[in-house]
Amino acid sequence: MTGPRIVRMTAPTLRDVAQLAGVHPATASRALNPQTRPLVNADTARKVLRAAESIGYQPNPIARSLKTARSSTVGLVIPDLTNPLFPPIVRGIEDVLTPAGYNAWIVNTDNDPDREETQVESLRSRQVEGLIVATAKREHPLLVRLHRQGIKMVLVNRRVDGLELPSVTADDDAGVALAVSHLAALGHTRIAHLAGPQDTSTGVSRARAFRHAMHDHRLADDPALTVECGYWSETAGAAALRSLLDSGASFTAVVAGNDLIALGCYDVFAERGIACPEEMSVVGFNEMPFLDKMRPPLTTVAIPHYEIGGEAARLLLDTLDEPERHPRSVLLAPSLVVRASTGPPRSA
Amino acid sequence: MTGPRIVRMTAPTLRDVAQLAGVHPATASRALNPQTRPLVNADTARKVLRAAESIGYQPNPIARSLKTARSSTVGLVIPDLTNPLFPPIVRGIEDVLTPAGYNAWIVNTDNDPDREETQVESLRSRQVEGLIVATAKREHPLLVRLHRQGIKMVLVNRRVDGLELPSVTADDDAGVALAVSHLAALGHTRIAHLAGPQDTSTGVSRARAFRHAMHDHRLADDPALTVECGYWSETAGAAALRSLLDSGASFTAVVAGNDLIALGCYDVFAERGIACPEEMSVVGFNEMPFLDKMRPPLTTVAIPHYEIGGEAARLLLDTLDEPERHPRSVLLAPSLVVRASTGPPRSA
DNA sequence: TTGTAGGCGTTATCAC
DNA sequence: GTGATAACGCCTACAA
Repeated sequence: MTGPRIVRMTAPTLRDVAQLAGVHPATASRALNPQTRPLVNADTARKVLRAAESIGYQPNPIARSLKTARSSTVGLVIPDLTNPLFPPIVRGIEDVLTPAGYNAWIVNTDNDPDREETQVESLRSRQVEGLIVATAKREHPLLVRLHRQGIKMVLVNRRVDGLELPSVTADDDAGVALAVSHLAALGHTRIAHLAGPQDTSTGVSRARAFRHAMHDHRLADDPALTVECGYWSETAGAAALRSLLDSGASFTAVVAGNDLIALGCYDVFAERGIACPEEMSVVGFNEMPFLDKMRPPLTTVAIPHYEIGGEAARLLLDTLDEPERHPRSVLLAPSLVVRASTGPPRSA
Repeated sequence: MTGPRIVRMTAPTLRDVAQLAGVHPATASRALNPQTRPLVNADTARKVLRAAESIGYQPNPIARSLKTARSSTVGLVIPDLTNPLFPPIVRGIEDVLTPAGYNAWIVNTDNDPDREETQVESLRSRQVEGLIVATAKREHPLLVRLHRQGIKMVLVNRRVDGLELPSVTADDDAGVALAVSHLAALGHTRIAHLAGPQDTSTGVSRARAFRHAMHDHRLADDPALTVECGYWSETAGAAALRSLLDSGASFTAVVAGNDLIALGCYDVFAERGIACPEEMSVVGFNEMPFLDKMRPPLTTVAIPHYEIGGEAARLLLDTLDEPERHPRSVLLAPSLVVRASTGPPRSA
């Protein structure tokens, strides 16, 4: 027979635990925290833990944050969650942070510096212990300032000129080399590059890698065959390809700065009745989801998104643990996924 | 000539503002809070605001939360961010919450009830003021319990049996009717349905809508032509279609529970050399990104994801403002996007 | 209209 | 090893 159950509306606090265990709240606090548990008598600790268990005590992270000025939380600054590149990175980050007892706050910036500043401010006011930043531009005053202020940061996919920050990126050199080798092996000699925005390190490094790769294959690196896209987007990719075609330049293959830019090419192919890969081959970069079901399935350079996220989280945790450690950067190896958007040039 | 700048390392607090303005912290607090500002002399208020501005004072949300047991934060419970359905919904939510002064905490559950419970617990301990839940199953003990405990919630895309909660969903009836009408108009009479999981309200309502629509078109609603997929995924869709084909049933078109299930059909078409749409038409549901570039471009029922998110956020804000208000639910109108995965049956 | 005082739940620093 | 006390930054009765 069960007696009347008193149900309290507010969550149990440390005092409740202490009272139930017959100890002072300070002792209960020490017993509950693995760090300080050695300071307290083993029996007492057991008693406290049992009491906590019995009433379902959960420490209040807000009170803890207020006291410790820490939060077990890190901020994730990304341009736009709807870009399919980011969700797997986010998952990789979370899957490393969670077991380590950390949580991630995700914010979107829409590539708007003002919005970025507000969002970062809001993260800071929530006492995030560090930032994982995917929005870095080569010139990035905000990040420079944050770094000066001692904010712990890790960059993903991008880097900032002159800023020694830990970063995790794909090996762009190797990736672009794979793409160019593949096209060269198919017999292409006139290859164009639709470069990503040159205010991002990734845009620059892939463009540089493209020049080097062309040179390595003893192919003409015609400046007229490289066009910069204003954004990492389909529309920007389409616009860039249109301008290249309109310029009258002759080429039989395109190395796109990323998959979205490559997909923008598909739109232009449809507009102008260009057959891919018969008349024009395209290689993307990133291996975003569902490329295998595209028309045609897109050949692309695959990078390990999930691992990029995981590595970034690990680097940040390292930085939090050992603030003085010299910044490491991680380069992850890409691989080429050959599909049907590339083939031999028509007049090979 | 600029004098020496004193840089304080810790963020300015209310005391700093008060001191600078020459008032008591309580007065500063009242002046800073629009709610209580009328209580304080207009001149004093101005002085305080100016002081706050000058030292870049930002209230500490953690201290505020501890005091008020509120957080201006809502939790977003989704199964998996890498499902392309969710990012636009998340954006819609954020774009409504942000102007209202709220932030969103996103958590993934991976459809794992244990993980869901932990994540929700962590949200609650952070004093989130409400939850937007995209993981609802028809039977969902956790949500029932949270509702009993008075947690404010809004459901997106899904509903829970017997639980009167505000929800935002696409009008599944209308959507499926559009799909079936389209196929019927093309001349299809034997139409199959690859239903979503029947433990989700969406899976059930689309399956029911399918039966109704077939009936409305005086087409045979053969139970053998409906197969349930275990998950809303490509692999589950592929498996379901394989089993249907292997059963020897005859049909010329498929209404898929969602786009992923439809894309799973593409895999089977490739495996078995089935031409789409010549031998088999397929309609998806959701209009996820990049369907226009698929092979073949997928005909689908478009639902306004971004608006779904926005509506959900509005419903939650309403609930927070007026807790006693009767739960409303919002049904958003879908539209049909006809592409190349549907055509007349071969032997029409 | 403004100031005073107390406390939200936790932890760090003292004593004992 | 444990208890007392104060403080993190803010808000809000209550008093003046």
